[in-house]
Parts: sequence; C-alpha cells; structure tokens
Amino acid sequence: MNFTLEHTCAGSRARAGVLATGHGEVRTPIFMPVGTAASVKGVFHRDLADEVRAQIILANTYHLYLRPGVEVLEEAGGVHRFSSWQGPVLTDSGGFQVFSLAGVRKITEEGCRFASHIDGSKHLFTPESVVDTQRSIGADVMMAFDECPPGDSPRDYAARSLDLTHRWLERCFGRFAATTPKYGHSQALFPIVQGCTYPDLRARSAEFVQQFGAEGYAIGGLAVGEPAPVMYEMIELVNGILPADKPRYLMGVGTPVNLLEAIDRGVDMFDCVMPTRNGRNGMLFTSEGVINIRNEKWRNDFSPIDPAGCCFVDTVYTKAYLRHLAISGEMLAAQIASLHNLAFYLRLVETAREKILDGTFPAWKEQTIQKLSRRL
RNA sequence: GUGGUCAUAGCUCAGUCGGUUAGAGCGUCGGAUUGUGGUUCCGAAGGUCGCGGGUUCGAGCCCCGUUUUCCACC
Repeated sequence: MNFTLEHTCAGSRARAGVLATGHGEVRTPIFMPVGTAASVKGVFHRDLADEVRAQIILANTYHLYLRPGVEVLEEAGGVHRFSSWQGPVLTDSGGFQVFSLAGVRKITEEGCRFASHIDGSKHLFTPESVVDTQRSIGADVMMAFDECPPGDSPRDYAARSLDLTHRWLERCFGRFAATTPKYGHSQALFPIVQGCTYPDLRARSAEFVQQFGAEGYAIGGLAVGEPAPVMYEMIELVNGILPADKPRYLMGVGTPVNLLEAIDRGVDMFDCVMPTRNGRNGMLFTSEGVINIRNEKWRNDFSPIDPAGCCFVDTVYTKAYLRHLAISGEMLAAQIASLHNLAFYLRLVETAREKILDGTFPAWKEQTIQKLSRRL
C-alpha cells in the first residue's frame, strides 16, 4: 500500500492524496460506505460503483467472524471473491462492535470475551485472533483491536483503557509481522489512536502508535457523545502529531458537516452508518438540506427527490412516491434512500477534493456548511 | 320472534368495590440515531365510554328503554 500526498490547501490543513491498494487506487479525502456483513445494505455492487462512485467499502470482522465464519471466507478465497466487490475493502477489527453490540463481555489482558448478538454463543477476541481473522477475510486495510471506552469515561478509566489498547497494539503488529496475506494482494494494518477527550492521553496515543511504521493511522473513540467542537479539537491535536505522509482515518464519523470540518483539519478517510441507516429510516441528505421523507408535508410533493442530485434515483423518483414507499415499509424506500445518501456523501468528498486541488476549499467549505445544516 | 351476549381512541382491547384529569399496544404525526441487528429510543395528537332516560353527593361500571354485534333456541 502506498499513499501519495498530492496537494495541501492554503488556509486549511485539508489534503488531497491517492491511496494505492492491491484492488485499485483511492482518491482522498474519501468516504467509505459501511458494508457490515460484506454488503452495503440494499445496494448492488454495480450501483455502488457506477452510481455512488464508491472507491472503497468497510466490512466488519466481528460480523463476518460470526457469519459466515472464517472457514467459508477462506474457502471462497477472501471477501472480494466471496462478495464480488472488486474494489478495496477495509475491515474494522471488532473492537467497537464487541463494546456496542455484543452481550455480556469481559475485558482482560488477554483480550475480550463476549456473547454473540446472534445466538448468545461465547467467543474470545484477542489482538492475535483478530489479525488472523482479518488475514482470512483478506481486507486491504486491517484495523488494530482496540478498546473503545464510553465517551464520558473518567480520566483514570480512560488512561487504563488506553494503556491496554497500546499493549494490544504491540501484539497486533507482532502477529501482523509474523503472518502473510493469503490471497496474493497486500494488506495494511492501521493502529487506532484513543484517549477519549483528554488532550494529554490523545497526544500520548498519537505518539505511541507511530513506532510500528504503519501505512496509515486511525482516530477512534470520537463522536460517542461528546460535543462536536470537542471532537474537532481532538482531531486537530492528533493530526498535528501524526505523520503527514500517511493517510488518516476518522472512524465512524459522521454528518456531512462533520466530514467537512474534519477534512479541514487534515482527515483523509471516513466511514459512517449515517447515510445508510438514517436513510433506511427516512432521513435524506440533499443539496438543499436535510429532509425527513416520512413527514406529511411531502405527501403531495411530486418534485424530484433531489433536482441537483447525481445519481439516477434523484430525478427518476418523486418525494411523494418515496414518502409513500417509506410509510408503507417497502424495501425499495430503503434502497432509494441508501443509494441517494451514499451518492450524496461521495459527491461531497469528491467536490471537497476538487476544491482542495484548486485551492478554494476554505471558502467553499463555509458556504456549503450553511446549506447542509438546513432542515427542510 | 324468544333468551342470552357485545358496544370504550383510527384498529385490537384493558378498565378493580360506583370515587381525582378513562389507559395500553398497534397505527397516525413530530424528533433522535455517528468504527449498522432493515435497529432502537423519545415526544405529541387523538375519547359526548353506541344512543336516550333514570338512581346516586358522584356512573365507563347500577336500573329502564332503544339501536347494534355475535350465539342458541323456535
């Protein structure tokens, strides 16, 4: 994997770059649609590539480990062949899912024991097992196994958690160095900076994670309840310490406004469930602002979903029809909304990249944020 | 026709011994959702308790009449 920093922008820390992977190039800044179970819910790969113009998607070690399981993935020849998605794939390690989805869990020095959210069966994730599983999945970018403490963790808990995450990180890279890819393409391992909202912990973590010579870095544990300005401060602080010549991935973020603010502070990669999950529940991000398509006011609105939209559903379907589908619980509603929202997100970061390259990002950002914040 | 039975929110139903402002689920309307369980959570609107009389300090509840639902018998 190779990252080329193409351009930075005066009056901002925003960057444009190219991330070269074994499954093609990714132009940054980039948003990665979330495809938890090796599926971006409700969206065909064809549409993901042609309409959304996604360049890389995210899948989950936790989910794929539980279903279909490592054995099936290995027999299939990895997640690319299994799913037929031929672009790059990044897998989350399961650290976050173990803490947000699984049932009873116990964290020890060894790793984390947890109960499956599917059938309650007991499992153990360790830094080593999680690297092994991601080797079997064949992700282009693997993530380190971390603990994601609650956003309101007291300082002593945050500090202990961070030390554990750092010890786990050493073990992740130990296993990473001792193993090789299984399917002929290279795999990178990104460490994750933690530290909650404590500046000294964040700084310590951003220093610590650099000792492994990783090919990219992630910022985790944000957008977990803290105010947005605090999140921006943490991003600024961490990005001031991380190496400039490697990609930076802000995990799990965020709203369109969050993306622009983070890009402005030097973030290159994002993922978030918001465009798909919120889309399934009727929330649409459009060039005019945010709309809840279930609202009664769209009942007789036969205008296109988004006249300025960039994918086919935006002009083929009307708001009234999409509202009808959403209210009726039709699966097509979820498909249309997911496709639209993802296309909107990808167009947003694509435009941000253009503005960085031509040096007009700061002004464009301010003016775009005004529009994106509107509720229609 | 006779005897019984039912009627409470848009729908399906609770409602204690007759006692404060008649409740729930679903639906409707609005809000939330940030490394995804097509999830979950929060809030609001919505009632002449079939109708008309009566008893009582007080009736969704008791009595009479009437209409309606369903059942049995003729």
